[in-house]
Amino acid sequence: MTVFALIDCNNFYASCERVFDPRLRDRPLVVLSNNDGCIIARSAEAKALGIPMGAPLHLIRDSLRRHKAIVRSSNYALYGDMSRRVMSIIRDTLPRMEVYSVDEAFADLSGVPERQTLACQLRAQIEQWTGITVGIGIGSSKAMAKLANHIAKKWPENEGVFDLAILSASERRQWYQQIDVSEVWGIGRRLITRLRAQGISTVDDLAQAHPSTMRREYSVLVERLIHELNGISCIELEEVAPERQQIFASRSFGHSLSTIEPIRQAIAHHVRRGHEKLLAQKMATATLGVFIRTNPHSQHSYYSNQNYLSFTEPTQDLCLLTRSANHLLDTLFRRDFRYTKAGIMLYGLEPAKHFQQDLFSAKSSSAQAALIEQINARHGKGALRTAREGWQSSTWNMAQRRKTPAYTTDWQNLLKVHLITNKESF
DNA sequence: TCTGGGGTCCTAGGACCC
DNA sequence: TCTGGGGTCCTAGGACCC
Repeated sequence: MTVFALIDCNNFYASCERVFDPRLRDRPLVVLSNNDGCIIARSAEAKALGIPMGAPLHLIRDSLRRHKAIVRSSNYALYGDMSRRVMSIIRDTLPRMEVYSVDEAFADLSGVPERQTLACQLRAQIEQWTGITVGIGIGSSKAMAKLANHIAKKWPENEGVFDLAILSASERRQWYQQIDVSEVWGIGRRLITRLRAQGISTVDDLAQAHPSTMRREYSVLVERLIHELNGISCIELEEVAPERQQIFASRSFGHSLSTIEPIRQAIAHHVRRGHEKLLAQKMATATLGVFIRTNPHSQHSYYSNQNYLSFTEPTQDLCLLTRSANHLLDTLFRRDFRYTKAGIMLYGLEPAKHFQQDLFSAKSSSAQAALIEQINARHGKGALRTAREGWQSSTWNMAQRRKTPAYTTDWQNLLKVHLITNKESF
């Protein structure tokens, strides 16, 4: 029988902030999205105050102040590095694993003896070595492991580890009856509404529904979930991450822009970020897309548009991409709007080796790409960039007023420990 | 004043072919 | 008077995830 574990970091971003600043312990703490826009992570104390996920900062600022909550900008360099540490500890214990997201991993526990004990040890080790607390759920399918993880966290007596696969079908149903169907992996806002209308409100209601009927009424996804909840695994472990099919790079601006020049810079910047990801994955792109939009929440009239361009053959040429993006932007830009966001997309990705040309040929886009990659690897991201992008950090840059240092990935930001001598008073 | 960013998969419908 | 059926491929949009 297949057995899966889901290992999931608790309040991941908030926990990362805490590791390096013990003063934040036991206090309500929230982490903001890019541009300091809305809440994307909360400590347990912040959750207890009823601060909702995704809440816009400007709507709950008063409430945060009243409760003396700590507010932090997001620091992805820090979270990414902490994530790699956690994942490597998991991999040492459970080599058949899949990094599912920055704070979650699935692992194959099939045939592992004493899996409950092993899970408890792993959990303790992660906490001791990184300061991050995880929950571990075990089940006969990925969806079941997800639910077990929910139980592990929600019912404290389980001490962060729960095994649904070990239970009899009737014991499992007792748990399922207590849990809202919205906790099922893959059941989102829209489906909830429809399921509720049909009288399906608990996990058990869904698990007991007729699979092929539900497939007809909803989709193959719902059918698959029903099987998964009943212990029939339909979603495999992906130990090797599949090749990306598309690459995005976009940002909201620090404030709205009405002229095209700063937007050109932003687009050039996003093209370079997309290009970096493209090179890192050793891919070339067949299609470039550009989009711009105004603020959808504003009273002002809304404008959003996008345009695409396909190349005769897949390319890695940063200059070609930048030029093309510039032309696309010209087709999109309209005067008299206040733009708040722009971005680029790369589609039709293909492995670069399939059409790699002579590395030293003047016409070769891969030679240029390799050079850019080398220089930026040595001198830091963006050391070599297109002039279009500009050198000054400019008006389109995002706001990040409350960012912690990159403690673990930048020598300049290493944590300083101050020794207090007898002469100094407390 | 102020609302993130980056992905995947599925489905429906149109274009096109024989 | 009367105008098929079945298949593939592509794309846009919806829904979901973290």
